[in-house]
Amino acid sequence: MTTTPRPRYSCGIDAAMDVIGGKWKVLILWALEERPHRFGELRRALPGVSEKVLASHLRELENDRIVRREVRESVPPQVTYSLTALGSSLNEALGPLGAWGQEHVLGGAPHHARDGGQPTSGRTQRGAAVQ
Amino acid sequence: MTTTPRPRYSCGIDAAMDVIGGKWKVLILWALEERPHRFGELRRALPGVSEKVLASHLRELENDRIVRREVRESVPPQVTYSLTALGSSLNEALGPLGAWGQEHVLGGAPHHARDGGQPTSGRTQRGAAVQ
DNA sequence: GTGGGTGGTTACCCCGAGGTGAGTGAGCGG
DNA sequence: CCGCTCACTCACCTCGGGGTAACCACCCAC
Repeated sequence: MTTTPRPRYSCGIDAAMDVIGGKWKVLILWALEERPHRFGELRRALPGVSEKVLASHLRELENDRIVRREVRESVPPQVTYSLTALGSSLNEALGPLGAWGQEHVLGGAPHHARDGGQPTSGRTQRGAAVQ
Repeated sequence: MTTTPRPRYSCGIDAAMDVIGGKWKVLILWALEERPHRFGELRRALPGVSEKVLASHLRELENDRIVRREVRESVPPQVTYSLTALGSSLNEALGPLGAWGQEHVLGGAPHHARDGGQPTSGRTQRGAAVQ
């Protein structure tokens, strides 16, 4: 996706799905919605993600102008990721979908439209983790 | 997904993504939003989809109570697929995401919030179709 | 009898997303 | 000196989603 020219989409959802299509992308968006995170923080915030995939997802999101990458050239290099305005708008657009999933799949009670249920710590990964 | 017990989701979006995660699911939803379709109609409406995948996606959506499957026991059996109320609500929840993709990825002018741009006939498939 | 359309199922294969583990290079605590 | 942290990159492997094609039973038109 990073280097591939975008295929012709049939609709906006297709296009959006390409942006958030990665396994961890929405989780990344959520974490960054809370506050900016450093790489290692993100890794710890998303138990089960591998560094390779986290890095590549972040690169893709950066290319898509969803996240901002700031490097501080200190001696242990500090890299901070944060949401751009575009990223925030994407997160907002995801709100109804999250609420839908929360309500109709999880059967939970949605408090706001925005939160689909905060990322539960200690999540069981789909097929990932230790395996 | 059909038989697998749902994994523990970390949020509603994850759950929703599992429902619409198939390559053609949103396109199916769109086609059915217009009007109910028969199997062969759907196949023709989604150029590039294989029968196997179309059938499995429909089964999954049926299991998720997104689509309704009605069989008429006539001599060439007629099977009609239509959206349930749950399916319509999912489609609505997808509206903002479609609008976002339309606006920010495709750079198009969104006419309504709902339509992210109707499925353009003669679409170039991602890697599918004749290839 | 042959071909096409109805709505599928089954077996087989391929590719890419994603997981694993190792390497990197400088600093710093023990 | 050892090893941990930071933020990655690279090579390798696995697994499953999706594509291809054959097959099914039944009927109609040619």
